[in-house]
Amino acid sequence: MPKSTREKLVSRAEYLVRRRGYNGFSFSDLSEDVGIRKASINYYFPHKTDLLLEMMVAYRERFVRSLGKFDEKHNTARERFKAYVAMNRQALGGGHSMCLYVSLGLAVEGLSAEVREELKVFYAQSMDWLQTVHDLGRTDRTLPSHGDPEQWANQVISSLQGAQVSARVNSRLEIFDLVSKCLMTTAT
Amino acid sequence: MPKSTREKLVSRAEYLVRRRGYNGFSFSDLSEDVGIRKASINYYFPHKTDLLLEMMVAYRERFVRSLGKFDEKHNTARERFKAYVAMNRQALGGGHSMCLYVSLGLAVEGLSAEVREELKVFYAQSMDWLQTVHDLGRTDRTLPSHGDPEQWANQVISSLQGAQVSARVNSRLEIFDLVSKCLMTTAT
DNA sequence: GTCTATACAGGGATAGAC
DNA sequence: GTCTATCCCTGTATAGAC
Repeated sequence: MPKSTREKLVSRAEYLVRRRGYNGFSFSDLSEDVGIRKASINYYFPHKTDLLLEMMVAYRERFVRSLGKFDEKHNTARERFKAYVAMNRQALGGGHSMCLYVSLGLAVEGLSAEVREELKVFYAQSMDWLQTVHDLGRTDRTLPSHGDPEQWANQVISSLQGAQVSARVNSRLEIFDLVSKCLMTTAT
Repeated sequence: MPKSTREKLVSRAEYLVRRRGYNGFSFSDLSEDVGIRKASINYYFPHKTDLLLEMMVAYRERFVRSLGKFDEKHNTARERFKAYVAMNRQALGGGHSMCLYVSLGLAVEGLSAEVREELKVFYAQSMDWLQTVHDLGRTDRTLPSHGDPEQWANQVISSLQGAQVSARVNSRLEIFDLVSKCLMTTAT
């Protein structure tokens, strides 16, 4: 399926943000990547923020859709959780990029209220899903027993986010694996 | 002790970077803060990178000095670790800022090789100290027993870094506390 | 839809006076 | 050391032709 120019813009921009941050990319960079004049981008996205917001929503929807697929494919809490970790690891892109929402988490100051709201929505949806995994884990006993679901979910998200940063800073992907392995074997 | 202009520049710049990221602040902002014309900044720091590097080194040295003090003040591994967590929490600055090296870690792409090297040094020194705490904890049994020191240290750093991002994104400092509490009670 | 041309602001950096 | 003045570049955004 051939991508429309709009889709190309969103997907390339996403890549750039995940690599260099929101302030670290420009319409110039993007225009080179997509093969269109930079002024033409404004036809689709009058303001840079418009592009950001559309990109965030698309990313989140894709993300949530994946979570749904994990539930379909895997029956145990352990397998579902492993799939979640694997997705996070994939977001690392071999050490060159990171999860969009981690990247934006830094720049949070100086982003519009709308964008900040989107960030919270993403976080909340991840939390929700993780808590259902936690519940299942309590039943099927495929994950180490944990106390508070909310606490566990926060711990998971924070660890994986931080592990992405650590791995990238040190150019050592193993760090991510080391940290995520802890989450599978640890009881709270 | 009255701060020199140079010191003021470094400390205000540090604050701005921790709040908005490296690309998110300019000499203009800084000049307003310090009360000096922006061109005058170039007298001290010909290039923006010079300022960044000096700020990083100063931050790291201060950081390491604090670790030394923790060792002097506290005898148990638990107390030392608690002091470390408290320092990280303080870096959050009530939710408006974050640890300098977390902020820069997110923007790592697009920073100079020199700066990236500094980031690794900081990480390495934190790792070293945490591993000595781990060793002590194995002896004095004031921390839950853990397996590999390196794994534990990585887990600690990643969790605390990620917790800073999570707390800030959601404007909820409790998230940091929730996550850090896990680290005190968890056995790997 | 995509282009060229252009406006306008801001950022980093330099020159030279005081 | 700090200032004013200025340069050049980049970034966002608009206008209007094709």
